[in-house]
Amino acid sequence: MKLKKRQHLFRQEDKFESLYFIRSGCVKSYVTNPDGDELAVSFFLPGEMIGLDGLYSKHHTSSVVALGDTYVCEIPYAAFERLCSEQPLLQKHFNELMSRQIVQEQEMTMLRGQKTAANQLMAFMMNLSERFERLNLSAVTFRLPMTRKDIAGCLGLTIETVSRMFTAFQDKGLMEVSGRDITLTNVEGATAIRH
Amino acid sequence: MKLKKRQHLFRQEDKFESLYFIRSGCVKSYVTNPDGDELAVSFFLPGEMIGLDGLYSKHHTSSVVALGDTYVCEIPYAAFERLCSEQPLLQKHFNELMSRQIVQEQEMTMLRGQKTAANQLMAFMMNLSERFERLNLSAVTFRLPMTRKDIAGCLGLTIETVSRMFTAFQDKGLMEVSGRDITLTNVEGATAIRH
DNA sequence: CGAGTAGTTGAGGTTGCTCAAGATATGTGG
DNA sequence: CCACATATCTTGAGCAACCTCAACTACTCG
Repeated sequence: MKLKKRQHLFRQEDKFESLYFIRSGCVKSYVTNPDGDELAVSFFLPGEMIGLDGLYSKHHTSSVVALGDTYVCEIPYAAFERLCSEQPLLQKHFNELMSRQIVQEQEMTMLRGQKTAANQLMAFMMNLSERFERLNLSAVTFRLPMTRKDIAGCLGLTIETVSRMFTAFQDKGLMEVSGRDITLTNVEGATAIRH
Repeated sequence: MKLKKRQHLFRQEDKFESLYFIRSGCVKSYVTNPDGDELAVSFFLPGEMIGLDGLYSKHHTSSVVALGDTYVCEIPYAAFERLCSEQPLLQKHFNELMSRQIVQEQEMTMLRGQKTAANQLMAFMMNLSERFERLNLSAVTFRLPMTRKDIAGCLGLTIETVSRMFTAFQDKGLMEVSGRDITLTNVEGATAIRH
């Protein structure tokens, strides 16, 4: 199943029918309040599962949209549930995957709990770096899948502040920043900034 | 199993062995960074499950402490897992409970994503009110189980700001505040503040 | 009743937001 | 492949919200 850039996988309030597993690319999930502004953005990379929020209330509580061309694997939930009941090991893995999701949400909460904008953004970058490493990609050189606006939304900052922090990091020699291309040049220094 | 005020249920890095279900009282979970300051606080009321974060990594990623005298039900995970594999319906409920946990985390993230301190605190209070209502308690008159410090930690604010916002809400006639005793006197007005 | 914890209030400083303008990147139709 | 339109990003100046530090008051619990 292929998603083009800006294409939605599902929207808030859609009926829950399937889970999705990202194979390549990147998506963001976001929640809008009645006024229509985006709150609470988060990102999903390959190997991560989406749609777990719908299990409880039978409809999705967030919208998910592709940030670039993305391949996802659809897993119809009814069938999956049946399969799980026959395969205890599969069920066990699924439980762990849900738990991982909870831990990951907690980690994002920790990012946002940092004191200054610099701390938040640095923690965000380190988190991304670790997730790229887990995918056997470079942890020091990568291209951001998301816009400054998305990052700002995720951290509760403004685009301008995010932009300024990136320039500040570059001036301090912590990373090379050219648009969305990032190279971490001083990981120790960066880790020190993180908190 | 009874917990006294300030008693820990488990601490970050403890080995994961059981899930816990709150029967009465209230606990908070918190994560500390290497420097020892609390980041990312959240609260659990009766009917809510704790410890789901440990499933994935086999050890807890947060600490949990009682805010007042609290009764919890311990559920040894190994036995529970066996029981689930025999009882598909129990398994189904468990999946939904985990999903609910994910949704609840998302809701907390939305609180923190609000623009101003007043918005955040009001959203926090409305969230609490809804959770009390679900427990068949009054949604308009209740006693806060947590200190101002805990609230501040949860929202990423300072104690002083939380205190000032409470006085502001009282001055605007939105609620009566006397220490931890709260009465919502103008729910419409409050909802308008929320975003 | 007294010690410690929790909460309130005030004054002043800093961070990050708002508004605005310009620069760069991305995408589209000819 | 280029030219134009649009989206994204950067930088600056001024301002508001929130934090810090400090003093004081009100609970709570032994």
